[in-house]
Amino acid sequence: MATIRDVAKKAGVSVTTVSRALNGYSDVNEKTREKIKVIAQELNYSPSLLARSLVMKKTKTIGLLVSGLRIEGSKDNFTFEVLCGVNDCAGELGYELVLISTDSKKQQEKTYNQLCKERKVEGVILQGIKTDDPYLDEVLKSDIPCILIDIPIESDSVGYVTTNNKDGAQTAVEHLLNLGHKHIAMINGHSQAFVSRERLAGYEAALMKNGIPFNKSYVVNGAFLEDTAERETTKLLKAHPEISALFCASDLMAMGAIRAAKKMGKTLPKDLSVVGFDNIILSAYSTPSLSTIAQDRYKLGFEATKLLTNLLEGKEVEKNKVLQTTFIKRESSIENHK
Amino acid sequence: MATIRDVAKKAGVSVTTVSRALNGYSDVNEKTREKIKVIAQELNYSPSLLARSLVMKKTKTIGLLVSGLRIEGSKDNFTFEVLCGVNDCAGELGYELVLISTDSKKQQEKTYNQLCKERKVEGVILQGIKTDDPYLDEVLKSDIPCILIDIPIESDSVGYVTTNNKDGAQTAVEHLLNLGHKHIAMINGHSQAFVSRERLAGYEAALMKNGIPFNKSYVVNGAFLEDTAERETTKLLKAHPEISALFCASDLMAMGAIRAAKKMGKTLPKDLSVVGFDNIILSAYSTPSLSTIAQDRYKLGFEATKLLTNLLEGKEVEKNKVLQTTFIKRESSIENHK
DNA sequence: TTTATCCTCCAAAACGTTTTGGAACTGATT
DNA sequence: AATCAGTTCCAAAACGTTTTGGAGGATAAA
Repeated sequence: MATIRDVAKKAGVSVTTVSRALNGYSDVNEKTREKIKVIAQELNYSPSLLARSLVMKKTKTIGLLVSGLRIEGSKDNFTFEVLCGVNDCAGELGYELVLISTDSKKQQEKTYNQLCKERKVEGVILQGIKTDDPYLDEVLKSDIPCILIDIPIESDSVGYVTTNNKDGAQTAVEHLLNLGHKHIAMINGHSQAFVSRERLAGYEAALMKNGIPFNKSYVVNGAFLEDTAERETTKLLKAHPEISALFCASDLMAMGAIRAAKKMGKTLPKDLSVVGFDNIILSAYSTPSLSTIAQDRYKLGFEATKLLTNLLEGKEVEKNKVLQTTFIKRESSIENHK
Repeated sequence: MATIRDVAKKAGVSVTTVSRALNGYSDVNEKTREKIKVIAQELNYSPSLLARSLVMKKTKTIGLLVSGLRIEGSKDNFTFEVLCGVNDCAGELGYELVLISTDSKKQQEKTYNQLCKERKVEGVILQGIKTDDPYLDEVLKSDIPCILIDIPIESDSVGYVTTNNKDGAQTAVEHLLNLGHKHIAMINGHSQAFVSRERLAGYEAALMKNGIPFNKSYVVNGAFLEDTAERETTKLLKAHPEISALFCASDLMAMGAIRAAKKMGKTLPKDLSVVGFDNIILSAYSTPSLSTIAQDRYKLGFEATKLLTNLLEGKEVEKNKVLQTTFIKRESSIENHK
């Protein structure tokens, strides 16, 4: 592996000159510069980013820290699509991307700070972390710039990107109300997620706006899991046969809910309308296809990266961004027939 | 950020001693070691991997180089699941993972060697590259250890991981034959993928074994794309109404094929049996659910990482691994009724 | 007493860059 | 002739580690 010294020797100049020539400084004669460039090419020289980073104290590297990177994520593709967005934006801006994944076991070994400093990342995008995760405190205390995905907390070095979950949920529920549904239940996610609270707020707001009292027993916790949602839906529908429509805080839970209803002998969407949240791939292919609130996961990652690099480069701009959702009407929601 | 020097000063010892104490060398008194450890903790010291890598000439970093990391990949999740496997294995073995994605534009700017050397990766796992990609030549010429996914080429510094595609395809087609189908067509992927050739070979082998002549016009190119597969299937079924079963070289293409058949007014699986390849998430949820040959993408990534680290650590072991497939029977394949 | 052996520790070199603060020269201006 | 300005170059320091080769002292063996 050719070093800058090899180039310098062969070109008959000093190391300094090679460095300055290759980095486009003006205090080197154009002839010399050309000669150096040619020789660098010949020797197949490319500077060691390690050495450069060491002296410049800049690595131009950001980390995507995901808590619980597991294959189960294939089902909703949240992480993957965020990753694509981060990767594209980082690429455009000339940043490297390292993937850092943690789980509770790893967290006991290394603190957030250690993890980041060791891996020499300048900033971090955090995804998939629950609100009661001890890492969250560390992040807020740390001075490493960080963008949180779906956790609206802001500080000097911390910003966030999220979706307008309340609006989205409200749209979904109002859609069902407009179809004439009076008894609309909600399968929510677990409470360690901000989005659950927001989506619940949207559900409540839609009911309130339409003069329908909020019924606590109409909201169950599906933990963002398909199976849990299926179980909870079964219980729910048995306890409250009057329910004619379901708003699910995620499409995946909607899949579970649909399965539960089918197993109870219901015909969908005639006996039960369902609206989900996310617009995952499955939603378009399932039977009935699922009406849902689409959120742009790719953009979530892309915008997070933009914000992070702004932070890193000391630009004085907003440290948060809230994306809008889109309602997608499919087969699973129709007029109330009860 | 505390450096080793700060620790040394505070502990009243030399930098050398701190280094050796923290790295578990035996030539340091246990008392001193403890004291140093305590002080390191107090100062929140963690060694700079940059500096360490520079002097040790080891970065303990591997790269996952994916060609065409795009959000469309959500549909089959190939890349994501491979990534999960790579990430888990790398984590276990103490390697860092950096994600490198290229496209034709980037490839013109940087050679493979530059890309890898700059990013200081010791080895690379290559996924999603076509057999006619110019990068492939570079990889083979380069001396950077590399594991190819789904391209069976081996050299001193190159190994591969793949699935037994021929076997899998043969199983699929034999399944259809056993169901009494005589006219079985194949929607294959593009020819710039080794897996296409292998799966075609499996298709031919199954026919041959059962004394059925190979009919060239029964094999069309769906390019691994849902839409292309749909178009090609429409043409195919119109030209050959006798066809009663389809073997698709990917589940995604099977989705396209099924859509084509439905649009032509066929009832599935009664009028047409379909078997896919991959076992993507969608297959279990579509109507009819798709019989398919499952391949373990997670394991593909995991094993690739194992092989790569073996290569890096100079272990004398096999440089390739071929995984077996599993047949999954679902609703889309039934007895021939024609 | 001398020699050998351990046990602890350390100074200095090395890794491959960038940056700082001038040096050496040329040509133009006083 | 002396000064100045501009151009082109360079030696050395710095970044934060690990490793090498040995120093110094204590203890044991001869």
